[in-house]
Amino acid sequence: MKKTYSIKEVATYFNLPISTIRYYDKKGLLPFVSKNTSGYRIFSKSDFGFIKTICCLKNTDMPIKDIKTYIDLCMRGISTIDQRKKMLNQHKENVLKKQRILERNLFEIETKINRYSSDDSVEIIKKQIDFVQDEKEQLHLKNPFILGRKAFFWTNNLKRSLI
Amino acid sequence: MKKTYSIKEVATYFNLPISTIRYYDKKGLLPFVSKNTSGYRIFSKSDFGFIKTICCLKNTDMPIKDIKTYIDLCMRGISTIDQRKKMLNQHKENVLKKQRILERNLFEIETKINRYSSDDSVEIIKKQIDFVQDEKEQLHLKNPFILGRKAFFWTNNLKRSLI
DNA sequence: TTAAACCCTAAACCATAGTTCATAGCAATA
DNA sequence: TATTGCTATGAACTATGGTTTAGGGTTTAA
Repeated sequence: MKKTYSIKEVATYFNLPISTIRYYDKKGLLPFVSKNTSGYRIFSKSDFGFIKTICCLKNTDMPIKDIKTYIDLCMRGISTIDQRKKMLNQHKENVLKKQRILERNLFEIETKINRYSSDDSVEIIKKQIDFVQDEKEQLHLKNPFILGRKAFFWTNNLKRSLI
Repeated sequence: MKKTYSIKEVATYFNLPISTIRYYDKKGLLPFVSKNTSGYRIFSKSDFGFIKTICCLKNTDMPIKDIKTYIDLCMRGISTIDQRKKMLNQHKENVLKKQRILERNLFEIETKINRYSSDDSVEIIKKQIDFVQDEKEQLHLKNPFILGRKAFFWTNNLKRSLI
């Protein structure tokens, strides 16, 4: 009835390497975990709740140090509710910011993918390359493309003859 | 008319430390940047386009190595369009996955915030603590809370007397 | 009771993404 | 032409988040 869990069971449950759990413990993230007389970690069911919270914060990129701070607040009982709330609200803002950054940049990536997928992707890219090469030439800067102008046109002609 | 830009101007434009730009160059992310006879990096306007792409990939957590791979593909011209598209599609999947993870976990965080914000947050947390303490006691494991049972009840009474 | 499977710690090691420092060369301006 | 402010490199250093290894104890099941 009164079941406890080994580090391996916890690792399996949370799909984490055992070494990571030991590392978290060393960093002070698991002050709630008991040890038996031989020094083995003994996890109880309620520890899973704490660890789930740790994973949640980790999944949203909270640094280990801040997670420790949060867990330490939790261990101090009801008197820290306000501080915990403040921490989570700040963290929520960080996550929202990250979401906006991902959203914006994902849109750019999709734009590129569409360009690469379009029927005239080759013509589009050729024009881009031409533009860069023209500019670099005017400024007397080296042509950054592996195939220089000549080779590029040669590829161009080859492509035509292949059609 | 034919304007070029110093590393400082680029750094300012992209809001990046100069050291980071040098670091990216060392890692091979900036093969398109020229140097003058004194070894100074000379950026052209079209370089800004490449760097914007680098920032876009960095903002979505693509590793430096992979960004280098992508940029190298770009420098090889139209023959690599398919590979580039594949890379970006894979990356897009990664970003979508990250978005889902953030979404899920943000929801959990908001749930916690709401709990901490509710009128009976103190009662809720007290019950949580009680549950953990009961379980730990039954399993003969140490009480992980800083204030033990007695101290907790004392706090409890104190709280009541304060009302 | 013994082998296989587990668990422990400490310390070294690794990858990633930069930053800082020492030293020195170039550029613009007064 | 001298000072100030840029620029360069290489090497060392930092921080983060782990993983690996060495050496050794514990548990379990046949």
